[in-house]
Order: sequence, then C-alpha cells, then structure tokens
Amino acid sequence: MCNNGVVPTESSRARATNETRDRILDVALAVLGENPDAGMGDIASAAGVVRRTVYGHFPSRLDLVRTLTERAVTEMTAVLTEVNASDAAADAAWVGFIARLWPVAYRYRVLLALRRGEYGETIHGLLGPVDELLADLVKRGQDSGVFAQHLPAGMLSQVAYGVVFAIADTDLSNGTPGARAATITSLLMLGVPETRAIALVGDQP
Amino acid sequence: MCNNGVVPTESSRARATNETRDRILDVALAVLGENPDAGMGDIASAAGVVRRTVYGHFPSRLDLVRTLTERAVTEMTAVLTEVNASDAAADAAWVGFIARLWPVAYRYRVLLALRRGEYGETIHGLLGPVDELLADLVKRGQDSGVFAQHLPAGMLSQVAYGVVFAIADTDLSNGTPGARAATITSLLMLGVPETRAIALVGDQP
DNA sequence: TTTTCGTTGCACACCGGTGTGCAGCCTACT
DNA sequence: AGTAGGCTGCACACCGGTGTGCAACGAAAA
Repeated sequence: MCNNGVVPTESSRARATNETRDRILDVALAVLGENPDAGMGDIASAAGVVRRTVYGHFPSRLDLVRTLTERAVTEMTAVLTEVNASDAAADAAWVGFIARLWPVAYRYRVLLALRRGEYGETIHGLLGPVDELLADLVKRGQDSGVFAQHLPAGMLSQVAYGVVFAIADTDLSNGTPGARAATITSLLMLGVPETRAIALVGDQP
Repeated sequence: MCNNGVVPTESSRARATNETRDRILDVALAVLGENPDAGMGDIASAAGVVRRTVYGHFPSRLDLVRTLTERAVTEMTAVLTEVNASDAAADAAWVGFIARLWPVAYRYRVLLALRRGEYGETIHGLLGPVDELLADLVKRGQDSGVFAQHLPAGMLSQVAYGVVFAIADTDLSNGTPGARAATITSLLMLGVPETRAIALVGDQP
C-alpha cells in the first residue's frame, strides 16, 4: 500500500478489473440498445467475457441496469446544469442542449424501452432530477416567450425529450439525420417558429 | 343449415363463441396496454376465462398479437383513407385525423411497446399500408406549403405519429389532456405556426 | 335423445433466462 | 516462492411463461 497522493493510482490489477467492469457496462449499453431483451449471456459474450464474470461485477441484472441509469443521469445532469446556467435565450440554449445531449440520448436509448416493465420503477426514480432540470429550462423559455404555452412546462418537457429519445431510437432505420432532425423537431414542438428554428440550428449544426 | 340471406345469422352457439373471442381480444388489448409483458394467463383471467381457452382461439401468443395488429391496421386505414380523400387543407385534415385516430392510438398503444423485440417484425410488416397513407397526407401538406419541409415526408410522418402514440402511451400519468396535447404538439412539429394550430384545434376540440 | 362443441381443469414437457457454487487457472502483488 | 484475487468453465436449482394432451362437463343443435 503506497500512493499517499491525491490521485488514486490503482494497481495494474485493479485497473484491469475496472477496465473489465467498464467494458461490460459499455457493451451492455450497446447490446441492450440493439435488443432491450438481451440476456446476461449475450452481454457477456459481446464483452468477451463469461456470463459468470458479469455476475461477479453485478450481482443481478437489476444492478447492471441501475448502474447504467445512474451513468445516464450523471451525464445528462452535467449537460443540463451547464446549459441551464448559461444566460443564452432558452431556445438557443435548447439547441446547445440537444447538440450535447444527442450522443448521450442515443447511447442510452435503451432506457426508453426499459422504462416500462420490471425496471421502470427504478429508472423513473433515478431520472427524477433530470426531469426537474428539464422542466426548469422549458419553463424559462415559456416565461420569456420563446416557447409556446399550450402545455404546462413539466408535461411539455417530458414530451420534448421523449421525442428526442424516440428519434434516437428509430435512428438506425434511416441513415443518421438524427441530431439535426431531433433538434429542429423538438424546437418546432416547443413552439419556436420554423424560420427561427432553422436559423438556430444553422448557427450550430 | 338454413339462412340463405345475405346476413350470416349465426347460431346462438357461434354467437357465444365469437363473443368469447372478441372479449379475449378486447381484454388482451387493455391488459397488454397496462403491461406489455403480461402473459397469456393474465389475459385469460382478466377475460374471465381459463388459459386453455385462449389457446383454443389463438394457437400461440403471436397469433393473438397479429390479430390485434390487424384490427389496428383496419381501423387506422379506415380513418386515414377517409381523411385523405377529403379536400380540406392538409393541416385541417390532420386535426380531423388525430381527433379520430386518437381513441384508436390510445387503445392500441401497446403496439408501440411491442414494435420491438420478437413481434416487431410482424407488426412492422402489417403496418406498412398505414405508413404509406400517412406519408401521403404529410406530403400533401408539404406540397401545399402548410407543413414544413425540414424532413422528408416519410420520416416526418413517422416521427409525428410516433409522437401521437408516445403521448397516448404516457397519458395516464397526467389526467387526460391526451387528444388535445397530441393534436397541438403534432401540428407544431409539422411546422404549423402556433397561432394557426391553436385556431385549428379551437374549431374542433 | 343423441351428438356436437366450446369450455374447463387438470396434467405434462419444454424452453430460456437468472442466479449460485465451486474447483481450477493464471497473473500480479507481497 | 507464496499468496491473493479476478477470470473461467463447468455444474446445478429455480422460476415463469409457453404450448399440448386429455378426460369431463354442460348447453345448444341435430
């Protein structure tokens, strides 16, 4: 036991272990993204590992999904707080938000499917903070008049980011217009006029 | 064997059988709407019938789902062809379409969840004709300038009715603003200005 | 009355996924 | 050299859902 410094210089063993764990998580996200019903066995072999090893890192399937969700929450919260802190107009902020959220939404698109049935409770619970931040952003847009008010902020934000995830979900079928389509569509849905929406994404494609 | 008339006056036995079959289908739609992973046993008991009886009408779970999907296609096609045939402006036609499609979309919201995994192939295949009619309507709107052209008609129509189903899917969580929310949101997404959208749904709430 | 047939209530086999136990192996740490 | 610990490759039990087989019941149809 050495290493008195701040950086937790892990031993080569521990590093390898963490690599395995991270690889399992990454692969699980990819595999479950393709097929939300994939089993632990599928994930294991895709990660170049035996099923038993996966259970070594995650005692149950729920543990795996929970960890995945926590990752998603961390990443999305980071983007959202940052965007929310900026003083840009809400619609411009939204564009930046989607641009940065898109890769995340796409990677974690499986959560949309897993939201239902068996893990839904857990996922929904963990996603709470994200929902709030999202609603804040939309509310800000509504108060400043750049977003429409046909729906309450909470509901509108849910629908809007549901759509972003939905587009991420159906992306593979049609090349990859994903990010742009998601941005424009969500802007329109938020009540931003088409011309303004096009201009905004033109600035930041 | 009597009954030479056009109307197939079924015997009381056949009528009872059909009633059972129809009840199973209706109940299956409701139960699967609540939980897409419900088993044949759940459906059976909800229909006041034994599991074995369900298998008597539908040899396999896939048969049940297929029949359900065929029902959905029939209903949606009817609405779409009728709306498509009218000479109203595309955006007005869209309002009528959603108004009439809404109950159907809500009833069959389970198909959104079942679209993935195991039955996805079958469902997607059967839904082909609906997709075409939908794309026609959107294309008409784009050509006449009432719908935005930021996305090709085929893709836009998919996203738009995906959203309608998505809202139908998350409806129960927030009272039931469903139909109106779905209509306005989808109109906005199609590029219809907010004022125009509000006016349109005002005409036909 | 006799037959037909949908329904019932068992039984059963089958399957796939989950989670656990354990001995062995190989490698990095001590 | 010795040991600790992650990975392996089995083994196994368990569970829940699927689909089938069959004898029996009861009511409508012949």
